[in-house]
Amino acid sequence: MSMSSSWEGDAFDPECPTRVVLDRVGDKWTVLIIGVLDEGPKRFSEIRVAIGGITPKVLTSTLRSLVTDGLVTREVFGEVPPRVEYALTELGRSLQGPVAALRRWAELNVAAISASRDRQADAGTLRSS
Amino acid sequence: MSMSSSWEGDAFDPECPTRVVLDRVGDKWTVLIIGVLDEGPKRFSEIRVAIGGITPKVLTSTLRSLVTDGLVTREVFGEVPPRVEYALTELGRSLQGPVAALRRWAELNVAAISASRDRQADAGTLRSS
DNA sequence: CAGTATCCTTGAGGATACTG
DNA sequence: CAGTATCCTCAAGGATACTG
Repeated sequence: MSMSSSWEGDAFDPECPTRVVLDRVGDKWTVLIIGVLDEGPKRFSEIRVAIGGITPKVLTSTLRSLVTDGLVTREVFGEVPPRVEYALTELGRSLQGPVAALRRWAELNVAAISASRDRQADAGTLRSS
Repeated sequence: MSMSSSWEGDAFDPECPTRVVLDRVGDKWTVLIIGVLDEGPKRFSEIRVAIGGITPKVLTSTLRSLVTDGLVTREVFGEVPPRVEYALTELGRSLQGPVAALRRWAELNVAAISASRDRQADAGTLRSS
């Protein structure tokens, strides 16, 4: 079907699958994995150490989802020891911009947010005096 | 401390609070709420209907988090019936760009992703023949 | 190396009903 | 109108150990 790529979703429609896409993209690890793969194809372990704090089980399942969604490819090389490489598809690369912006924003504003949280915590504490 | 706003996080450091920020931003409703509030201050119910599919309890808690993080303000007007308005702070507005890009990406690519998922499902089915 | 296999906890989020 | 109050579930994700 040549028309399939022209359809657009509406994130504000509860029935629209765009919500699901947003959920996947916004999950705990996707942003990081996409970021790592932007450097080029990477092996399972490379991704693992680059990210840090992710267990193999979770990395596997997240990677699987990304492959299912067509954002990442998985290529197995028939070697010993085994070698598997993950790489961004074109669709995955197109997500790179938005996701990098988000990551960047988080890095730039983490201090302001932490400060705000601390302030709120203080306010809560002070209410008792 | 005048230096506090110049500190930058590193999303790839497991110890960095940037991870937490990313989690909050990437949660199921934040992207939508920020989007609605971009149009200007909104009342609780306005946000509710604009988004659709969110229960009052969840909206309340998400809004609270956004206020705590300094992304949104909550203003109560001493009226009857009660009136409460939520609005983006400057920090919240600065998140608008990245978040809109992400929402836009999701809307544009939801079709491609759905197609990829269906294809994978087919492949799984066909394996048994 | 690249995963699997288990077990388990936690809390996000939903359903529903009620209130100042 | 703008929330609270309860109850509930379900699955994401973590800890740990094992394998082709």
